[in-house]
Amino acid sequence: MMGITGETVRVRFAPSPTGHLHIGGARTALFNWLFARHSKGVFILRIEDTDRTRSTEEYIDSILEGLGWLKLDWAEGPYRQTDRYDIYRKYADTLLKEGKAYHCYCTPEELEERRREAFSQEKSPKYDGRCRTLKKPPPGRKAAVRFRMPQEGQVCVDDLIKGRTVFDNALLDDLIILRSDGTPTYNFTVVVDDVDMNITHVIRGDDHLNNTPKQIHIYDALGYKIPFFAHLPMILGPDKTRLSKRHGATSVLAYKDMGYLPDALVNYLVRLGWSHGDQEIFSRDELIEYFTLENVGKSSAVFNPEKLLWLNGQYMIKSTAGELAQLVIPFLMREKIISEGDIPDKEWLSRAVATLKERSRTLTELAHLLKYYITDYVEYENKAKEKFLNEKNLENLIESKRLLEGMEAFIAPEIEKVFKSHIEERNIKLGHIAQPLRVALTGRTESPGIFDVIEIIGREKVLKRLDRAIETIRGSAYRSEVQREKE
RNA sequence: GGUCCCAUCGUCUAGUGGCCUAGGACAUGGCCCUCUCAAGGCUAAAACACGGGUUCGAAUCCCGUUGGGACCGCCA
Repeated sequence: MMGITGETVRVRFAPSPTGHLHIGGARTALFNWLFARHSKGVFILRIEDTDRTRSTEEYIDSILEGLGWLKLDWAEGPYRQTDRYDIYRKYADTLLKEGKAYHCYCTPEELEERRREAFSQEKSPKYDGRCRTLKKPPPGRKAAVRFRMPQEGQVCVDDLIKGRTVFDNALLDDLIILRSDGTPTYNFTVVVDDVDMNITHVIRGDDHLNNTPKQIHIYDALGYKIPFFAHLPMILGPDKTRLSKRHGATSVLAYKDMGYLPDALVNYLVRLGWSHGDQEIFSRDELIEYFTLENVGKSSAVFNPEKLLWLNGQYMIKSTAGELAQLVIPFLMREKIISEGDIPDKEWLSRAVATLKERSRTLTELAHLLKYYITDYVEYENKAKEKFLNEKNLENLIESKRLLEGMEAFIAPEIEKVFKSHIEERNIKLGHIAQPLRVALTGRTESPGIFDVIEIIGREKVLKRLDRAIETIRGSAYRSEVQREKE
């Protein structure tokens, strides 16, 4: 399919590697990716690493890894702006030659001083243009190159999301396009690259909306057609300021480590600012099919970890036990529940996971629950032990053990049959038997259905755990006996 | 200080002048299911920031007010 102009849609995600891929960046990437996929266009990755002091290789790797984890693949790139200095210089030279840019000899210190001055007088900190008309360079200074902004008239930004916004040219700054060391700056490189890479739609955060009029003038000066712009609203923290590290985990890979599923994160992120009627859960294909910029909202959205957790739980339920069993292994190792040389049987693990996946909202939670199926030594939760592993339930547990010992097939339906007829005979409720048993086997008062638990833990371990529970009761009974005698 | 953006339940949102007594989802409370916990089902409470217009009719269009946010770098 073609874009509105009839050409193939080309969009880009252009992160600067000065940090990990964060939630906001990931959503920008996602919307670009979705837009490209929806319109059968091309998604390009470009690394904006012109800030040499803050950009690192580690961050580039981390961003790539984050995008890979979210399965946002790119058709071109990653391009690197630091590989493209020649191109920017060439364009800058042209502008200089045509008088559309000029040398500026003010030092960063001087500019900083003037800016502070302007702020303290509550005036606009705009560059005063003193080098605009300079006849000859002052001696002993290195020049930066500034873009000559038009000083009168207006520019319109026709934004696909925000609509039309009009800016007065008089308020626009003569921005620096080449630093005094000859390296290019952001507002210049974006335009040159977007032109050079034939970007048709610039989809980015609305923190760039104010940059757009300046960039439009650079397009004009370069003699190029301006692309479509779509400025996405910001993602906010609970205090309604732009989401940042102080709001907690913002790195995409941190969510991976916390046991979130990439599809769930993607689904959550897309619903921040975009909707399709009342639908909450979307497959990738549905997203691609339904996604349009018209349905992107104008207002910023507060990031809500609770809803993400819920969504992740939904994706856990939707995943197959086999998939989850595979995914949970690294978490089991990290939590020291298993070791590298002792990975549980895949089929067994899948059965165990099947009983737990609707009880865990993340892979981390799943790993923790899996612990009582795997471990050799169950830890009793204090309250659970007090309430159920006591003399009152001693006979009860001995009875359960007897029942289980006599069992031929150690599978849930058989176990259930035996226990059900047992409680019928005695005219007691299942809970009466199940709860002490549950604590004896898992150490806690909540778990999947008791018959499944018994089957999965398996005959040998079940009987051992029952023995230990019985011993525990007897032991503490003995202890309290001794205690009484002492008194 | 200047410029710009934004405004529906606590949060994400539906809503494109009459289908709105404002719908869905998360979170919260209650009930059902039930061996516990989940999951699931039902249910309750919860919002059109305010003020003016326009119109037969406004959450929806216009203006203003208020509130919030972003940007104003030889950062991106």
